[in-house]
Amino acid sequence: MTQQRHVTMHDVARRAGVSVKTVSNVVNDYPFVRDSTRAKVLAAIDELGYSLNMTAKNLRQGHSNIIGLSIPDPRMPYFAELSAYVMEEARARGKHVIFNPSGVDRQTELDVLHGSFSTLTDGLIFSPLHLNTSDAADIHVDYPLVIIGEHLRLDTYDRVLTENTTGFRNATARLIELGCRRIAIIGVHEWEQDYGSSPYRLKGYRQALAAAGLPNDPALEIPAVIWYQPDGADAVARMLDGGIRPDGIVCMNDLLAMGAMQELSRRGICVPQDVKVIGYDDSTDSQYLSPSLSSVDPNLREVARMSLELLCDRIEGRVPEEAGPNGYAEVVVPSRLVERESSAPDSLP
Amino acid sequence: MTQQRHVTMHDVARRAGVSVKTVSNVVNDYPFVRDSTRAKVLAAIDELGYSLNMTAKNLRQGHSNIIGLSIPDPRMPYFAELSAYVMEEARARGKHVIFNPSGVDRQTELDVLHGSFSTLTDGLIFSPLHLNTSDAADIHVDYPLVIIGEHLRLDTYDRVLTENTTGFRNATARLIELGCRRIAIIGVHEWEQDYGSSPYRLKGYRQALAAAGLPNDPALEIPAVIWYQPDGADAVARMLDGGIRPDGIVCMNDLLAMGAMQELSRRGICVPQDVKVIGYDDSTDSQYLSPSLSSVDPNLREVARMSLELLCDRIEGRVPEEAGPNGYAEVVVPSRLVERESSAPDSLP
DNA sequence: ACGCGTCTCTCCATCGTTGCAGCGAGAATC
DNA sequence: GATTCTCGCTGCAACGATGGAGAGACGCGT
Repeated sequence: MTQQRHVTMHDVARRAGVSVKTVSNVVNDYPFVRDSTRAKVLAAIDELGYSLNMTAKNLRQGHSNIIGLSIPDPRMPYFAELSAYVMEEARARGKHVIFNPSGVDRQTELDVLHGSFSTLTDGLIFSPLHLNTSDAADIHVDYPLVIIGEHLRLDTYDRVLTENTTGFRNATARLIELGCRRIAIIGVHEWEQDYGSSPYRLKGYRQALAAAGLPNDPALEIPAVIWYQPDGADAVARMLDGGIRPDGIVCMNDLLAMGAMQELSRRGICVPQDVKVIGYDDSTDSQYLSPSLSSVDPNLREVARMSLELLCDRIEGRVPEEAGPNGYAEVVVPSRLVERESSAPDSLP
Repeated sequence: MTQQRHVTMHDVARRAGVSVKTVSNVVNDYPFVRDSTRAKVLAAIDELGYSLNMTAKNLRQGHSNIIGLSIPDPRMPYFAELSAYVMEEARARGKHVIFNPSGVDRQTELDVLHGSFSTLTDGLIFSPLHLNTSDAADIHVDYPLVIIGEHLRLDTYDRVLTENTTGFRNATARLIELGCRRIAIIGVHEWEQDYGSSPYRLKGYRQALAAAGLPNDPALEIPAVIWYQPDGADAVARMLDGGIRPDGIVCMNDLLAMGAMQELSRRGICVPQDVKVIGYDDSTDSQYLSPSLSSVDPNLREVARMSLELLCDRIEGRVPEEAGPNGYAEVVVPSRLVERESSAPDSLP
């Protein structure tokens, strides 16, 4: 394996008998290049197998057309879908995406924000999990940044939020409408007060209960620290073992709901006859579970689109039209309840 | 929004009263810097909020510590998991990962390989879907490249394969052992002969039938062009509508299996009593389906680890120890059948 | 013939960093 | 006391590209 030195514009220029700048002009489609010259240059490029060194170009131009995307875990369907949409949208705008999973811990998230990683990109779309509003003092960022989610409610950056409270109010209200009277909620984070999506979803749940005049029973608010399938199964097990027997369950995400439904099924409890279940995320899986899972669709495609739009505005030096009086945007993307078998109405007896 | 010029080493140097090179030395932990000098520099860095410009560093050093990862679709659990592992492994080696979804079409995959994207990275881990061995002539790449999967069987690059044939032979053999006699396989690509994972999996299936002396019925080999859930549901529908009634089904991936099981359930066919089902990928979902899905675990963690190991060897100019006589490695990662409810043995009558 | 504008191309500086050569000062060696 | 060695630091060139200034050629109107 010989040490292969890279072909540069200089080599192409010499081969084609023109200046380096002319090669650059051809590569960048500068219009005032004679056709014959262009042809010579293109031929030389082809013969030498030249390709443009992006690193050099980025350094010279001061930007890279790369945007950073930092999410906790690409294995969670929510984030997998979000990143797929972000990449699609970025491609449409001619930008690359560089990924940085941050899910490990708080320090990793701070590193993503403040490390020299950011000098590689034009801006960052950031969906934090461990950092929260109380960390505001530690967060100083001098590049375009769009924050997704409720963890960091800083009004000095643009943010895109999903309709957590409304989404859960609607889901809970629908269960009530279907006749449920003891509705549990799984995924509560007791230590979070005004950040993270958990309290906002809990708030929607409580609002719906209150609106229907139902009592608010703390025993039905089931904690789950993280939101993977086993945590949902655990939560249901704890709940049932504690003698609590709800007739409806809203889960903070679909993975919790999957785990919950499995545990219910293991105990011979039928969904939706004995308990109706609604999840959150409307992940692709939800329609292929058995029973298929009703879920709140947060509209991630729109979340991705908005995030990119805000970010590109900042990168190009514009103030987004969505910006409020403080100069920063807070966009809330509407969600929508998708009803499937897990919350099907009882058939008439 | 004022135009914010970036703080450079030059600024730090002036502030600290040292040369630019000394700042560089401090930043790069060069040992021969007096403690007092180091302290001055660090203080200046802190005060000015300096951070190292990676683009410049990469240009100067000729490498970036970024590896490219190109997969068809991050929404498929297989690729979501693979990329999660690749990123984990990369982080452990101090490298960043830049993502490039290629799933759209053949041309996009060629662009990934030959576009100037590659000048941003030190090497590429590539899992093609549309390109295949017959495209060999169009593929000339002069940077470190590791190919995952069976589509591109080029012996001029390092490759990591999963144990497709063996995996499917074992899965099928297990169904036979459990008493199945008419076993369907879903996901056949009729146009693929010696590339893509489909024919290799089909081969394993046929081997198992042959070994058991069972006939090979082409009607049981059900095509599915792409491998998402609806395609699995479709395949089952077509099969049953065609009057074919198997007692076992092996699916080329878990998504197909999910769709298949849903369609079976819709038609009142019980898994595993009436039909036993086995998938491929052992995605996290599979254990939370109802019934939980037996699946072949391709060991993606090991696929990711090997890919990175091979790639890093090439980047650092070593020949991998796995390399064969032709100088390139072809590593096959063993898979393992994970049995769950969907292929549970019949209980005694 | 002359000035002027347009087209085509070249040259030089520059982006922010690091490799390399080298220079004093002091310590260690003979 | 002369020589080597190590330490701590500096300055310059270079990585590969692009922006901008401007030079020469050509065509056009007068």
